[in-house]
Amino acid sequence: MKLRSSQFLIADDGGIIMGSGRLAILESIDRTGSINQTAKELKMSYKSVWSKIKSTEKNFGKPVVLADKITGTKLTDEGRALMECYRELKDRCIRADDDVFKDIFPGRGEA
Amino acid sequence: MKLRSSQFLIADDGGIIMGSGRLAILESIDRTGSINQTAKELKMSYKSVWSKIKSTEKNFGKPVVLADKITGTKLTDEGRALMECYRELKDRCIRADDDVFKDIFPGRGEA
DNA sequence: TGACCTTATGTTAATCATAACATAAGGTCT
DNA sequence: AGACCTTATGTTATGATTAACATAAGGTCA
Repeated sequence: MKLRSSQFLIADDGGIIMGSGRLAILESIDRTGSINQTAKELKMSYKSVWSKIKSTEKNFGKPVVLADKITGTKLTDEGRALMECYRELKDRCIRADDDVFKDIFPGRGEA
Repeated sequence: MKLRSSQFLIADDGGIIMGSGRLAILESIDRTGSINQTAKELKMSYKSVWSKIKSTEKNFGKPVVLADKITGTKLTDEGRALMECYRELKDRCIRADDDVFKDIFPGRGEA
């Protein structure tokens, strides 16, 4: 038995700003500089990736990527800051939750 | 912007043992003594509730409810222990995650 | 010019999760 | 006997999410 926890950054109206999937997208874009490459890497359709980015931008209120037909796509400063903050948030939450889990369910076993 | 986090107890094979939905089911059964009443209370179909209980029992490896056609349904001792442990786990994880969120995103505002 | 990249968007198809319906066995109460 | 509870399960719709397909504009390179 183990713990699986997930964290989402949510806008005031309930829309998703960041989750683990969108983190993976931003990280891939940062690496590849292309939405197309990101879609292939994450085995998603171009449209899925693009729609999630647009959703994040809408809920976040600021652009997170700069998309250019010639030079490709890169993160904005605010997009990079959002990515890094969420990554740290997620890491620390997972560690904290795991500590709680070990405290309540010691020895990994039964209830 | 706010944080929404969720916690699941997962069996070794990946099956779900507990989540917030199943916690609500066990709590309602404990209160009402009936799967039928629970289904109405949670606005779910009887089958949905029943299937989730069976799934939990399968993944947990032990029965969590005692169902009787005459006297209704009540929690087993192990079911009650699981419910209470998960409730405490979830509460503490949410508090811990919220502390992390406030630390990384102070002042509630922008990135 | 034509094949191949990129972003961008709409439309349609397929898939998956859930809801709804049906039925059965068992029992109580009027 | 009939109406109403309960658990239990299978089958069938319905709905929602996602995948797939199509198209367009813009540019590069051979």
